[in-house]
Amino acid sequence: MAAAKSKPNPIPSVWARPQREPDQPALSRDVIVREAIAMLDAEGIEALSMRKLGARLNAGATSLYRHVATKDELMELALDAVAAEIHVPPSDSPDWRAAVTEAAHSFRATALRHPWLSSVLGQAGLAYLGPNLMAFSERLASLFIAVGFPDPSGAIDAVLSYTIGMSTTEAAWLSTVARSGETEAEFINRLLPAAQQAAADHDHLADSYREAAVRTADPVKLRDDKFAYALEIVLDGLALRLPD
Amino acid sequence: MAAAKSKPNPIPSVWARPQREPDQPALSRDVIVREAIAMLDAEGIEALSMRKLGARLNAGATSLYRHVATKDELMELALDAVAAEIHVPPSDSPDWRAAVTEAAHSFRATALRHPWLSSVLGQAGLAYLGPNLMAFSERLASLFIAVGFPDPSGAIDAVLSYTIGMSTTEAAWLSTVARSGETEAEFINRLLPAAQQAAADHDHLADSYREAAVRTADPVKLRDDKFAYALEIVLDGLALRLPD
DNA sequence: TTGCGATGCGAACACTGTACGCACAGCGGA
DNA sequence: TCCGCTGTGCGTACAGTGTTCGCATCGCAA
Repeated sequence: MAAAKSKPNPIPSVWARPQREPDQPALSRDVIVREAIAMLDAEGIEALSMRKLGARLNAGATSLYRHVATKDELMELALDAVAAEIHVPPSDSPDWRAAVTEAAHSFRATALRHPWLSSVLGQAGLAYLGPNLMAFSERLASLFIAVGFPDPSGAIDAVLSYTIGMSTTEAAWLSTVARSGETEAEFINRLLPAAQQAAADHDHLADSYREAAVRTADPVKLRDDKFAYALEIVLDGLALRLPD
Repeated sequence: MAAAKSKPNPIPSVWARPQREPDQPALSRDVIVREAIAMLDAEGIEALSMRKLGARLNAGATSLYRHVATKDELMELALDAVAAEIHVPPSDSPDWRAAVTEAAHSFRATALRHPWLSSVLGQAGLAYLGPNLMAFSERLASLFIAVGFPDPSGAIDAVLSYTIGMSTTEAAWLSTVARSGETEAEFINRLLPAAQQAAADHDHLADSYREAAVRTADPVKLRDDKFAYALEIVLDGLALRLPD
């Protein structure tokens, strides 16, 4: 007889009243954002609805609106919360290439851990900066300034845009793979025949697909290597801009 | 008495029957996609609904499903249709830097002309390639191969990812500006005070905002220059990989 | 003329984000 | 002890969404 948590209770009796058992540590902006992120990670961006999120918190959907103005705002909060996971080495790092490389890899890792992030970035962009995104930008800026680039913002544009572009493309790919319910290798093998046929009269594309067909063994490492390799290209371009 | 286009007509009389005036060249996948793109360009991605699109075509919402399996598929078709606008110079271009630069600028211009594109890219990615996207990839590949890069796919990754990252970020920014109903300069000036206050204890960010406050005169040119500058960095990195 | 496959569409379903207003908890002051 | 106030939860409702289903109607082939 312990239950009867939140059923509608038309009987005006004090004894039947729900008594509001504090099963959750109450509702707050923080737990809402945290649980939203958990849901986004687990089920993807289109699976998140205010009602489902409320249910997960043992609350009604509209209760969330006491702590969050709108769903878009919630997404911005989630974006900023996740931005805290990106690690940027301190500006006095001895090896600037290693430092920038680590920052880029950390960004990518975060984007792949939360593939919905690329969708949010595509819509909201980096216009409204939350505290964590600001801190990220600041650390990145101080790193590039400390290195001594003559035009730090241009340098940041190059490496950050490359990182964003590569990461969001990968994240979108991983999302489609996840929606299929297969492993990445399975998904590739199922898609390759169609892709090869579609690329029949595109010589170079057909070549690259043929090549890809061979290396389906470890797609994760392949993506890692691709990212690292092209990042080196960008860093080489940066190095040329460095004085002396 | 010419009107009475598509009102419900309960009278079972031959003379009152609508007669199906062919005001539109009928419904077809092509006109649906074309009109969807027009709507996306004019009112943004969240303003497009199947019902509104149907209404624009003097058709019911559900009629569209005879030509398009789902809204997601429609978005993929729109993405591919728009990809046809990207211009990639022929592979026998004398100046490879100029050729790649033109391709990148054309990509960016297309992305900025259709800002919803960045949202679609963030969700669908480049996984399922339509014919136009395939042709784009093929032309890009043949260009890089003709130049003689030892690892063309790595080179493509570098410049294309940079271009995608920069363009989608800009497009997202332009979308937020458009939603505000203001010009870009107005929007910046309205936002700057808040941004500067929020960046109070981030020295380098505060600096860059102070700098930005001065140059609100021609934001378009400023973005153009930023894109071109960081692209040069990437191209410099590429040039190092070129034999002899 | 008959039949058939393709096309349009109204109604309906299961959802969505969110506004509104009521119910109640805790609390500071009378 | 009672009052009112403020902050929180939530049931209901509204306008809208993507999509399915089955029926009506069309042009065309037999």
